[in-house]
Formats: sequence, C-alpha cells, structure tokens
Amino acid sequence: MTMIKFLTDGVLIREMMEDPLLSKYSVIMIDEAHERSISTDILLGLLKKIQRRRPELRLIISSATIEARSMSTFFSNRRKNSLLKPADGLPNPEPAILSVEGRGYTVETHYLEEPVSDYLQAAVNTVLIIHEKEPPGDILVFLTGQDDIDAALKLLNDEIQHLGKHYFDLVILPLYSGLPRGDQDLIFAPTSKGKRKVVISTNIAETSLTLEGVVYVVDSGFSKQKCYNPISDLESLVVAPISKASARQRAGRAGRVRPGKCFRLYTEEYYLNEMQSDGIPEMQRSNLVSCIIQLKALGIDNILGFDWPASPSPEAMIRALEILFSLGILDEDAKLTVPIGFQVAEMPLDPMISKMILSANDFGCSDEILTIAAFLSVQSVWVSMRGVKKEFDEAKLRFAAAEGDHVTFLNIYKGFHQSGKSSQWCYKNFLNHQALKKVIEIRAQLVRVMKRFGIQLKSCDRDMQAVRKAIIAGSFANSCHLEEYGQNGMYKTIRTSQEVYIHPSSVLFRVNPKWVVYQSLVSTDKHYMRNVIAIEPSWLTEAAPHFYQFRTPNPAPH
DNA sequence: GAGCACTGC
Repeated sequence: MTMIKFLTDGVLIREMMEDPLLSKYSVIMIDEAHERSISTDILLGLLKKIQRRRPELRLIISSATIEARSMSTFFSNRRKNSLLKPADGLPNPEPAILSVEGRGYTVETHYLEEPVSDYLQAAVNTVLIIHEKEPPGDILVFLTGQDDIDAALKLLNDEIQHLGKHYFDLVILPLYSGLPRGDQDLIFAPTSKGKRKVVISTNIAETSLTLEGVVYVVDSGFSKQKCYNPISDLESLVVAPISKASARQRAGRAGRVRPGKCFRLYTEEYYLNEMQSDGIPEMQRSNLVSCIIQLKALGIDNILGFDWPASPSPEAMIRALEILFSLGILDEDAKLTVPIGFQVAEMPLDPMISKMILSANDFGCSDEILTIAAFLSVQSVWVSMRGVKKEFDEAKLRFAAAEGDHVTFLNIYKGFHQSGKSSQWCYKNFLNHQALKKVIEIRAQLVRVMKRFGIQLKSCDRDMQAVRKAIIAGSFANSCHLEEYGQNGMYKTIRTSQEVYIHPSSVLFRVNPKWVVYQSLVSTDKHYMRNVIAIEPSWLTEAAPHFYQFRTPNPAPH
C-alpha cells in the first residue's frame, strides 16, 4: 500500500535525525521550493546528498517557473561527484522540467507611466480610480508594514469624506499578523451587496493568507525583508524592493475567482530592467545558529563545504560556529558536545533558549524556566490596543516585575492559572487568550522533552535570582550596559559596543537598569532589545568566564 | 513609545 504523508520541510529534516537516508520514503515532493525558506534550502542540500546514496529515490521539486532552471542545475551537477551511472530501472539522474498549468485566471497588468516618490498616495489614488472605473470586485493593496497600512487607511478615509457618497461603498480593512484575531476575521466576512472591500495588507496576503473575491491587486513594489549582518550579528527589518517572482505572486492574487487586474505602482521599464528576478534566499539573510546545529546533528561536519542551493557567507557560518562554541553546544573540533549539544539539537527552539532550559536545573528552577521558554515561543501575549493606551499600561503594571519581562511572564502565567484559564480574565487584562492557551500547550510539550532527557522538574519558588541566572546561562552573550551620560536610555552591547535601546513593549522600558540581558534584538529605526531582564554584572563572568574574561571592558563613558 | 512573514515539540 502506498501512503502519502503531508508535512513541513522542517519536520522532514527532524525525521532525518532518526533516519538519515529517509529510507521509508520512495518519492519526496517539495512544494513551493521557489520561496527559498531556510528549511527548504537545507532540505534541498540534504536530498541532493541522499540521492548519491539512494539513486532510486525520486524527487519532485515544485517551484515557480522563474526558479525551475536554477533548481534543475543544482540537481544535475550531482553526477560529477558521483561514481553512479544510470542503471536499468533507475530514474534518469538528469532532472526533467515539467510545466503544470496553474488554475488561476489571467491577470491584466498595468504599470505607471512615470515613477512616483510617494507610493502611499499612489496606492490610495489607484484604489479610488479602480472604484470609479472598474466593475465590482474586491481590491487587495500590498504595502510594507503596520505604519504604512495605518497611514494609507487614514489617507483613504479622508479622501472618501471629501469625495462623498459614491465612495461610502468602500469597506476598508487593514491586514497584518499583529492585528487582533477578531479584526483579522473581518477580512473573511462577506461584504454586503453593493459594497466593495479594500484590504490593505502586508506580505501576509502574498502567500500565507488567501482572500477570495479579490479581483484587483495594487502592488507597491516594496516589502519589509529580513537582513543579517554577520559582522555585527544583527538582524534587521528593512523596506526593500520586491523581486519579479514576488510581483508575479502578488498579481496572481487577483485571478483566483475570475480574470483580474494588477496595478503596479512602478514603471514597466523598471520591472523589465531593474527588478531582480528572484529574492535573496532567506539563508543568506539570517543568523545561521539553528541551521548549523541541525546539520551538525545530522552528522554533517564540514559545514563550509556543504553543497547548498545558495551558499551563505563564510562570515555568517563562522559567526554561528563561534556562538555555538561559546554556549558549549560545539566543542573545539566543532562537534556537538555530549549531552548538551545533542540535547539542544533535539529541541525545536532557539539554541539560546534550549541552553537556558538545560541549565535551569543547576539553579533549581526548571519549572519556572519552562514557562518562560513557552512564553518566548509565542508572538506576544498582549493584545495591542492603540486607542486605550492608558488602561493597557495599567493592566501591564499589574503583572510587571522589577526584574524584567521574563519574571513578568511568570506572574501572568500564575494569574492565568488562578483565573481557571478564563478568557474573561484575559479580556480584562488585555491578554491574548489564544496566545496563553498556546503557552500552556508549548509548555506541556517541553515538559515531555525534558522527561525524555530524564530531567526532573524543580521549582525555585520565589527565588528570582536563580531564574535570572538560568536565563543568563543561555543569553550571556546578549549583555548590555546603560550609557550613564547618554540620554534616552541608550545601552551598548558588551560584545560589540552596539547602540541598543529597550523596546517600548518591555516592562523595563524607561526603567533602564544599569545592566541588562536581552533575549532578542529587533532592528527597525533603532536596535531594540525585546524581553529584557536586569542583572548583576558579576553574574556574567560567573556564567561564562570563557566568554568574558579576556575581553576588553566596555569603554568608559566620558 | 513600537511589531514583514513563517516553522519546530
């Protein structure tokens, strides 16, 4: 009997840790390979390796037309390094390119005659023209982020007030992942007769969400993209031009129910001659810590020599190796350590968080740390409400701990349990019920992982110093010192003297303790530390003497 | 005074 299994590429990579040749599968199909996510790229590299040992394994790589040629090239040079010759009964090792017609309707593309400098205003104007000139059908507008979307919403509403009655038929809705669940659901609600829905969205509507009823797409030509600098080890989000592949994907969103139209807010000349055909693979825009640990767990020792579909820079690989070494996950020979390294590789979390969990028992607080790790794995437990800022801040203060965000999570968790996991209680406290239920779920899964490792759960009761020390065991590299004579709470990282600030969502925002450790950085207009705790500097040298003792101290401010 | 989008147990 043939079984068909549907899973994500990340899960398949995890299965390879048990069964490196994936011997129970005879055909593997990778969908959406053109999206070039990190796990897709790792998987492609691994499958190419497997094929050398298993020439009978059939691979089907499904990708947008634009990427098919490079995929084919990646898989066809495998014969150079292989002694295998095509044998009878085995598939031809040369990849074939098959073309499968999509189900979409045709989409007519329109370009601007002249480039514009203000794509927000251009988007708003385009929406109004579509509503005036085109037959019924919803409009989907692609912008870059929440700020853009809110600004466009306001512009559009102002224009409508001016233009009058005919334009009141427009139902304008924002869409981005940070939007509360209820507001997101509005997008899917059917519009009443005679109304036209206008959804102003981030990239979420490009691949993650599908909106039925869209006939017109307005494409700004931009999106926010992750970008990584291995020298400073900083990941940031920047507004950048999209690729042709992305532009085509966006246009395709107009042709799902009937022939549609796509209005690109750039010129045809720009599309043909200047736009990159593909985006930069995520692999080349990211911190590689998790990626490298997975390859190590699969027994791939020569990371620098691995045959990637798109090789990351040596600097990025070396940086990741350094971090893993400092955490005690890799040894001097860049092999996984026993047991920490192998255990961390098995945990589906950021290695710094995994390390924190595994160290927690030394401080007798694994119970608390598992809760914290679960909180760190969900987007945000707060319901953001821009309108009722004051009440929101007060709600937050009820849980805020002087130590910082991690300890605040423990307070929220306790309160949620005491309320009987009540959604009413969440509502009153501006907490996201869905997110908190997810926290409980993730925590239970982490408890099972710990059991498998034979690690007992221990609670430290009220000893928050123990909790903070366990956090440092994972995040010691993320330590920062407040610049005393600077203004507005500027910190500098100890490792690289980077200028950073506490994120306004942190309970330590404007509290500005002298020494802090952060969980992650988000870089937009500034580098913001998210999930921050206050520490004593001596705890750093205590936790990681190998990391701190030979480093030059932070230059004294003058 | 701020959050492109995903995934894993």
